[in-house]
Amino acid sequence: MKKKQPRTVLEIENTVSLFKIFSDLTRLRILDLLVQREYSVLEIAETLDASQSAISHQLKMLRDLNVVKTRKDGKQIFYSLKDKHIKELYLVGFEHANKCLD
Amino acid sequence: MKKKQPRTVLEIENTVSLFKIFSDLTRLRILDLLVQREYSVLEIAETLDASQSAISHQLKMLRDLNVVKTRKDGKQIFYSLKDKHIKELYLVGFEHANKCLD
DNA sequence: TTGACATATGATTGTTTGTTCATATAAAAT
DNA sequence: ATTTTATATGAACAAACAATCATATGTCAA
Repeated sequence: MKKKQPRTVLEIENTVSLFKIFSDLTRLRILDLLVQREYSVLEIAETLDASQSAISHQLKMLRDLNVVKTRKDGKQIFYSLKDKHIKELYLVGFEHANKCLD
Repeated sequence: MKKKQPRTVLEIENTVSLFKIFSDLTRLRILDLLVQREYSVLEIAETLDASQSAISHQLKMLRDLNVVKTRKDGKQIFYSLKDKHIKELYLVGFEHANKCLD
């Protein structure tokens, strides 16, 4: 059976929230790293040549949005993707943006 | 053969641009309509209970971004999706946002 | 227990972005 | 020709957002 057609405003709002996660370069570069493996905050900051604070703020947002999870190891905190939905959508978007370039 | 791994910043920037299209409720509601059929500006404005100006501004943006195309019929201008990439990504995002709700 | 290191966070600031308001353009109708 | 209808657009304003700066918290090492 096919899915029902009429999409509600609430469902569209959910969708907006999801897409918003991907709509900032710093966040997407972070996710691009986390797609491969877990990273500590400083590793991310150094790799992206960004400040520790900026990365930490974005990671907090991603954490609040339930996108990443953390693992503590001594002084360091390692971030990784919480599930594969984010990875899948990112990769689909990436393909569309680059393979299907206008 | 599998795709190459190292994604460039430029490619990620492209991806951000694409996701940004979907990161506003008004725009996504417009796209949600256009996924079904073509609409005139006033039809969209009335359906979404938004001002003609607001819709027109968003449509201009979508047009500049090469997402929608127009057809003129007398006084009216009908908007529709330019290709199915946008539709596909929207639907994938919608599924992820709502089926896979945290 | 002091100092160094890793991360978090509140406040401020600058930019981006979406809406409104006013007006312009253009086509149809009267 | 003038009015009405449909759409577009520039300017101004407000809200959202991301980076920075300063500082706080917490952990390990000496």
